[in-house]
Amino acid sequence: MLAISQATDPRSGITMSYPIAAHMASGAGAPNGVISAPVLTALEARSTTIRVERDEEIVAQEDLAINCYQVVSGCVRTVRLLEDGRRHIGEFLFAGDMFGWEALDRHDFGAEAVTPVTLRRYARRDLEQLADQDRGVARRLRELSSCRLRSGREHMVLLGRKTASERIASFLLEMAARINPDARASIELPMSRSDMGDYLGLTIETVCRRLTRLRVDGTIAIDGTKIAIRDRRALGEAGCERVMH
Amino acid sequence: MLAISQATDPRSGITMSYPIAAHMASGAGAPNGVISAPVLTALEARSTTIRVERDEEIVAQEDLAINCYQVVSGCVRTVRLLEDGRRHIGEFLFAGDMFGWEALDRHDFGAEAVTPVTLRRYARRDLEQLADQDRGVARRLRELSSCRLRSGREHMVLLGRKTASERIASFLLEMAARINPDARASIELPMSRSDMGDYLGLTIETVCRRLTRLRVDGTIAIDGTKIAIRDRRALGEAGCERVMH
DNA sequence: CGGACAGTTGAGGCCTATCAATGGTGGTGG
DNA sequence: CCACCACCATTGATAGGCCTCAACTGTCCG
Repeated sequence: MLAISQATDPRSGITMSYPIAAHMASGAGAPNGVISAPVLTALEARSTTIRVERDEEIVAQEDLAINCYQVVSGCVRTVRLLEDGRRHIGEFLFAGDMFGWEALDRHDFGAEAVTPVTLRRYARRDLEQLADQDRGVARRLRELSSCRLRSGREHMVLLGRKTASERIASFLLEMAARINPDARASIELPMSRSDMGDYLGLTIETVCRRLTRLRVDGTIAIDGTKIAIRDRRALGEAGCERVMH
Repeated sequence: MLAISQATDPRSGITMSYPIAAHMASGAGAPNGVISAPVLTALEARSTTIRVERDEEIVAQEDLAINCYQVVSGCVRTVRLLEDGRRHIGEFLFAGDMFGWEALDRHDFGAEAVTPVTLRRYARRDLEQLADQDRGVARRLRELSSCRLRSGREHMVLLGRKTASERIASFLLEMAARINPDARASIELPMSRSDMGDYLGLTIETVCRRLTRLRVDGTIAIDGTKIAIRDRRALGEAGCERVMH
């Protein structure tokens, strides 16, 4: 197993693992990756770190898919706009998440910074080449695909069959799990109500109303952008969460 | 490029390509695959052809993901059931489509036969092994993942932001493109109204009403399970379809 | 201080779900 | 052969959930 290189972000001071290296060497059910360090190092050498301000575009919908990205810090949303202005948000991405590598010739969704964001940019062909050279990387990419497909399907069930209350509850649990797996702590939601609505297939007003409902019920506590889960059990039931065997 | 082996289904008499071979050797933007014929042949040798009757289960939700499948003929639906009986259909799969290979340890959706179905069953580990041995196969799998992710996202926009009319219109165009790309011909929809509803996040009644609306408007013609698209332009506009550049 | 903007809350309307009834079709058994 | 049943599709009536429009608050910032 490759040792994960560490680095410290000069801005945030947060210590983090090197992007691709971290992804390729770790992973939940990752098969023991036989990844050659030199190859990874070469990829990292050809990558660029970029900074994107809040609400700025990272890739435009329909852009030629030359590059892919990994979030180093901050939060990113993937966005699809319909002709008449309706908006849908595909995913929220956080530190460690990658996007754009799974595109065909063009990016089907745009990507924008929800907060100020630091990104690492790679040429997709470099990543492809790496996958060709190293079966461990190829496996990890397959596994990443599977994860994205799975969470995408989960979200489809939410959009297709869940009520507003259930969507909000599921969303809060999802964010809690991703932002701060520590059950006790309150989470800082980086996105606006509008973003939440466009992710959940709801309007801002409905998002607000359901949140206040949960608040008055004592299930959550709201303080500006911070939300604390007071009754995780109630939230789980409200969200129709499945128990995995 | 590997020549695609041909075979004739003893039941339907339809000539078709060998499953995996076809997938691995073809594909829209497929990089010129360097796939060794012997490896593919070995995989095919270890596969099984099975027959499943209408409405029978192929894989159960939460099943251990030992096998994956390719549809040889017929139509398959992937299904997720919520505790209270609400149902969501993830995808409809037709001849040539594969499913189950992208699972993690368990299948997150079940799979059922919409029509009587012929399937080819492969051990996932065999396919994984093939991908490890042959970078062309690995590439093709990545490409397949990308396609599934893309169509999944498209469907999320439908579920999150489109009206009932738009969903029906999009659905008809999608099915027309998959079942019979020939614009003129009428298409035979293999699935029930209930299936359509659970795929589109609607009820049977709404599906019916929107279909009859399209019929009286002269946009489509309905004859039992057969539907003919009379005005493709109107359907495209009704469905909010994007024009790809 | 005023404007812009996100968030919240209220009032009312529309779209879709729900409940219900009918028609059509295929399968079954008398 | 036909009565009967089960099931799917369709259509109607009604209800309810979410959207739309609108007003108000609080905060940030020039």
